[in-house]
Amino acid sequence: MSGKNAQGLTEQEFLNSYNPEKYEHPSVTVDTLIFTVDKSGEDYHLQILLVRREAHPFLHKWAVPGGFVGMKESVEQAAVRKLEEETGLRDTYLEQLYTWGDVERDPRTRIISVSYIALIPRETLLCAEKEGRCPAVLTTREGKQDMRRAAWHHVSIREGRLQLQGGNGVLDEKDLAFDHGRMIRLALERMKNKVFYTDIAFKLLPEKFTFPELQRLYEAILEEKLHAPNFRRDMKKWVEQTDEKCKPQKAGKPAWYFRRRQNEKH
Amino acid sequence: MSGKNAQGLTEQEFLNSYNPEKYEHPSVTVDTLIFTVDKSGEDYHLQILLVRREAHPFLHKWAVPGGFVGMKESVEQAAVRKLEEETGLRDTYLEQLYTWGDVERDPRTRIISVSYIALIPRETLLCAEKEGRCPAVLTTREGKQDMRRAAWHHVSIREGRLQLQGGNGVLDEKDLAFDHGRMIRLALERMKNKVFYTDIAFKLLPEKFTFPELQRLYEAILEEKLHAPNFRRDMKKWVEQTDEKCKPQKAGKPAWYFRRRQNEKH
DNA sequence: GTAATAGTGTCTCTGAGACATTATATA
DNA sequence: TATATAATGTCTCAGAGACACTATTAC
Repeated sequence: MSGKNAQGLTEQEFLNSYNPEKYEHPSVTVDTLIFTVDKSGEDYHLQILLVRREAHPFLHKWAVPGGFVGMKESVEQAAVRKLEEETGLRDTYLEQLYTWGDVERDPRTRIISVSYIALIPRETLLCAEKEGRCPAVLTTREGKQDMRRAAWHHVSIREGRLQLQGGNGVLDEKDLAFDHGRMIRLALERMKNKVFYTDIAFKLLPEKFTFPELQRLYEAILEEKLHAPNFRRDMKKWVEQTDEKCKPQKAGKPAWYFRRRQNEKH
Repeated sequence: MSGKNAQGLTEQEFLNSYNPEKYEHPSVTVDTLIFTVDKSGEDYHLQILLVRREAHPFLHKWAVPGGFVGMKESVEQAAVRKLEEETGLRDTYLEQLYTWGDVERDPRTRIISVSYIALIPRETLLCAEKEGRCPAVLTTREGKQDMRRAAWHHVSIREGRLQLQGGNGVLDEKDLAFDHGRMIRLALERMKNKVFYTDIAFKLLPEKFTFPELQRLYEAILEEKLHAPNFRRDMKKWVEQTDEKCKPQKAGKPAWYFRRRQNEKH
């Protein structure tokens, strides 16, 4: 392709003459919805990492961690970078969610945001935290009000409304900055839809896991109870048994550890 | 919320001091994949509107119609605007597909593209064309090579490869500009996945349609044949019969017209 | 032993897939 | 009447959902 265009320029001449500064551009950010699973308690719960804003606009409201996309990084690389800044982790599962482009979504200036979902096993976060690589710590001192910048919040939909529960009590959509409430609701919706026909649930578990663990995770994502025998039957396509058992916490039969199947049967 | 932030500014003071021109920004475009359905011939075929590039880069290659997002329009509004420029139509079905953010995807400068899928019934396009509102005409003189800027192309996946067929013969992915081949493949994939659990197929049909029409459309989207009795049984949930019949083209029993059900049963 | 949790066997009923048949138009 | 296309009836089999049951640990 060394043809000339309508103005009689070659490709190189054209590239040199092209001036991207002629037009005013919007800013582009990434917002990364970082999820993990809380395994304390009888039932599991999804948790999302939120940061308290210490600047206008939406001063003191909570937001999904995000930042500007640099000129020399892809949008996805920017999401990976933000994720590492917040959690100290690379190589985690990351999926593009949606791009938010309303003119007035940020009162400062025109900002378009590409949102991503990140899924991290709790064990991975605890490990990073122990090594001091994770700024957003999981362990909270009971009773003491949580004044940290970044904090994990239980997230659920109660009677159609978004509900967030962190160290500072219960929040809802109006306590969130920008359009981040809609973002979180869309992410939860997406995960519910995808959990049965993709392997996203496994991105929240360590390599080895028991069937009860897996089922409770599905129940946390779907926000409904499942029938254990049918769940096992259906999941047998996706997982294979190892030769290890776990130690029961209280009493009861120890569960076998399973792992994700390599050669995707079915 | 009239608190002061870390620098002791109110929200209004902060907004005034905020200067978005400090950083260099990427450009943001929309690319709109405009689909319709070709009903000539025994089987139906999906068609996509492509434009021939008359400028560098990718001079003379084909591309999905797109353009810059203005500062005073939402990203979705920009997609609607581009769609109207190409087809003369508003109020058509539009769905965000994916945001493409690789640094090198455009050799000129950093451009992030938000892609959309638009679905338009052929009858709507023909109507707009008859009234002279549609720049991208559908009717082609047989035999004559097609030198128009915008042209419709049959689109399919043959042995895993994208294949496009327009007035100028057969194209494949390497005849397309930028990452538009990947875009089109993702769009076809998405439509195949969504056709059975959403109502996207109906966005390509007029208000009234026959069962054979509907089935051929599904077959065009899925690129596989379906079993007529089972297809009717399954679709009865979505459609309701009218009291009109169509006139058979050649011979045979006339088909009933159906319409989309209002109160979504199931 | 009892309590508690993990895991299995199997019955029923719905729904998908395939085939045979009936219905209604044109030529 | 022959032919072409539209539409239906129904058989079979696989899989989802529910239930009762067995298994293995701690105490």
